[in-house]
Amino acid sequence: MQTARLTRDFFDRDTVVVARDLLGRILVRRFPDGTVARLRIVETEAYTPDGDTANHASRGPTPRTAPMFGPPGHAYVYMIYGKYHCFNIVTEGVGQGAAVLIRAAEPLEGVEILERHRPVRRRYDLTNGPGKLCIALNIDRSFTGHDCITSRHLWFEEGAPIPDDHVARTPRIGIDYAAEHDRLALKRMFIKSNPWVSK
DNA sequence: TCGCCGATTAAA
DNA sequence: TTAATCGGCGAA
Repeated sequence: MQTARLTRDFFDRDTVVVARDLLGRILVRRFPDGTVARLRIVETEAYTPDGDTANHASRGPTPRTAPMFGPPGHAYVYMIYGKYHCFNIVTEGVGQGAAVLIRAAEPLEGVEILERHRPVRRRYDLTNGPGKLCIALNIDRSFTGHDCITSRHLWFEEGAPIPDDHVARTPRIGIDYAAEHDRLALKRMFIKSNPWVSK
């Protein structure tokens, strides 16, 4: 089911607030052949501009992280471990260097379209992790800097917000390199008991 | 230019 | 528990 698109104002807010508010929202991908997939966002992580040593942008802009310092609502996509991609949406104002990582989503429409990019044994393995999500959505670095507010290829819709008592917060995954304060920060959030959350 | 290492994943 | 795999980034 289609709902209104999220506007730039949605992303032009505190990054933790955006990460929390993105739960239950809809990520929409229109593929080059015109087919459309809709997925409910179930897991996110906030990478904040306040000296967060887990944040790629924490040491200032580089060629790779430049989109994070641009306008909110644009994609920041990077390659990880030489094999996978991670999709982030830029938050807060120009020059801040912040984004939300989309870690997992529940397919609602176009499941068969997602499976054609990533055949899978168990249904929950399709999009329950940031690398797997990008494979299913066919997102790579060509999307970095892409404006997801005006896009006809990749955008967000309102969906339905999740009540507080259904939201869990934990430390973020895979950031052992970060300072203890940042390792412990509860900046990963997900929908409780949702089977599509990463394992 | 050199060398290290990662916001992950699947296999052992 | 560990290998895969390569581009980004800091150091020289």
